[in-house]
Amino acid sequence: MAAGAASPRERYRSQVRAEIKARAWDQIATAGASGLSLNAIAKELGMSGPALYRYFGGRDDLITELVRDAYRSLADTFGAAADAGTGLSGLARAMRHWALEDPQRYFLVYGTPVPGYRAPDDTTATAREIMATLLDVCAAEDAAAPGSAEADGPGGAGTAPADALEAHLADHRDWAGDHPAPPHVLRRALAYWTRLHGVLSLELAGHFTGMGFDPEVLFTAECEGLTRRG
Amino acid sequence: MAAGAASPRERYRSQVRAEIKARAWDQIATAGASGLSLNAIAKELGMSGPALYRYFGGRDDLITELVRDAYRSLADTFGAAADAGTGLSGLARAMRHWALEDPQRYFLVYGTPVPGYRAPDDTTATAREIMATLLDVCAAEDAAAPGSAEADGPGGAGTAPADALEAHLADHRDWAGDHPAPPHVLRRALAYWTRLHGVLSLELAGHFTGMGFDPEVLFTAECEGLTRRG
DNA sequence: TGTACATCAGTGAACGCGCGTTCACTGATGTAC
DNA sequence: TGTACATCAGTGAACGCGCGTTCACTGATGTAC
Repeated sequence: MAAGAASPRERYRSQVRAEIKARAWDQIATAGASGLSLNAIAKELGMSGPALYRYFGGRDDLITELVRDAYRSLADTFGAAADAGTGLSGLARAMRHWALEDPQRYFLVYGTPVPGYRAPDDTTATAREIMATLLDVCAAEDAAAPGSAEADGPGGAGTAPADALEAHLADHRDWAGDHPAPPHVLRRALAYWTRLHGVLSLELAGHFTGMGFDPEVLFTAECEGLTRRG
Repeated sequence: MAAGAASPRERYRSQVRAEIKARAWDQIATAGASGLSLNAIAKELGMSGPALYRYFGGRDDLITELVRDAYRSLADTFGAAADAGTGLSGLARAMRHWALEDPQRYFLVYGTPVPGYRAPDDTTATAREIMATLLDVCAAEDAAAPGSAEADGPGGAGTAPADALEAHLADHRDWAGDHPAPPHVLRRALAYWTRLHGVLSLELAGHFTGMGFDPEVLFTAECEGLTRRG
């Protein structure tokens, strides 16, 4: 039970598992998630078909684990960016870099859902972790330079909802867990999140190619619009 | 050559073609685009496999035509909304309705691109038509209530770029065709476009389910943020 | 140190499946005289 | 109006393919005495 002391066999196992996953990612990058084939992976690894069943329950299990890893990797990237103290724009740059690094990994998480497939349950926890990080950074930035105090009533610290959305969010904050962020911070976090995905998903899907402008300029402008007064 | 005078055979042909496409859409809605099967469609239509080759060159041709139709349908929806004179928010509502009506149709156009597949060339023309409509409405709205004149220099009508993005767009406006919109209108159109997709794509992919709030409230708030001062 | 046994990675053959696509053919529908 | 011919929708059999997955088995690696 000595945790961490992996037997040689265990070492080997996890090594092969990693290699299988690496090949799976290659394949997803080449042919998309729907083109992932166990046999093809096995062939590329020099082993033959059924061997993979020693390492994964089957095709679905493998995909599920890739999805899990993708979520985890984004959460870690976000966490590191938050720790770096580069603020919201740091988060945005990290996310953009993460997405461009491997578009198909982005799409595996945020792309077209396969009607039958359901993501593993623990990914929702990771998704919430990501939102929590975003909320933290939003709250910190807001504390440093309190913004959006535009339409506040005489309520003081700006915790009163300023419009319909903020009012709605004040009443529906399940996703924020027990985060104490005031409505306008909730709002900013959500807006940041969706705008970021708006530019990224269109860019990665190639809908800006041939339009002439640089998506990155649009991306940073959209982000700045929410940091310096949104 | 008498245009419009379709022979009975031609009538029948286009009727069957339409039925095939309808079944194809059903199948896409159920199993996604990658799960579309010619044989399955034929079976559902009560005819057997190879018969479909009388109507389409093959699976790829069929998908291509579905993509074309999806683009066309969005362009028409946009055009109608613009003609209705309900402004930018009318466009947004139309788009949202179009997307919710058949999420898989939305994803066929804006979802995860299949690495190998390339959309038919004429869809780019339709895409430009959509952007043109958006630009028209943006320009009209701007003319009615000139906004975003925030950081304008003494240049008068607000045609000078106000920031890095507007400057960049002023120099890279291929996508706008010969539309005379000033930079800040180009900017607003693009931002509107990406924000709209940001909320929609996340919502349709199910990333808001379980978060507690109503995506529609977020959607309309994001849109309003760009009409009443952005 | 050496032997007996258990664990487990990997193989190869086989199963059934559904796919896209081709081909030669039948039979009905339309056209020309 | 009737006959001869062309057009064309749809069939059924067949092709080859790659897929996920199962099963019984071999052979190497580790463990226990």
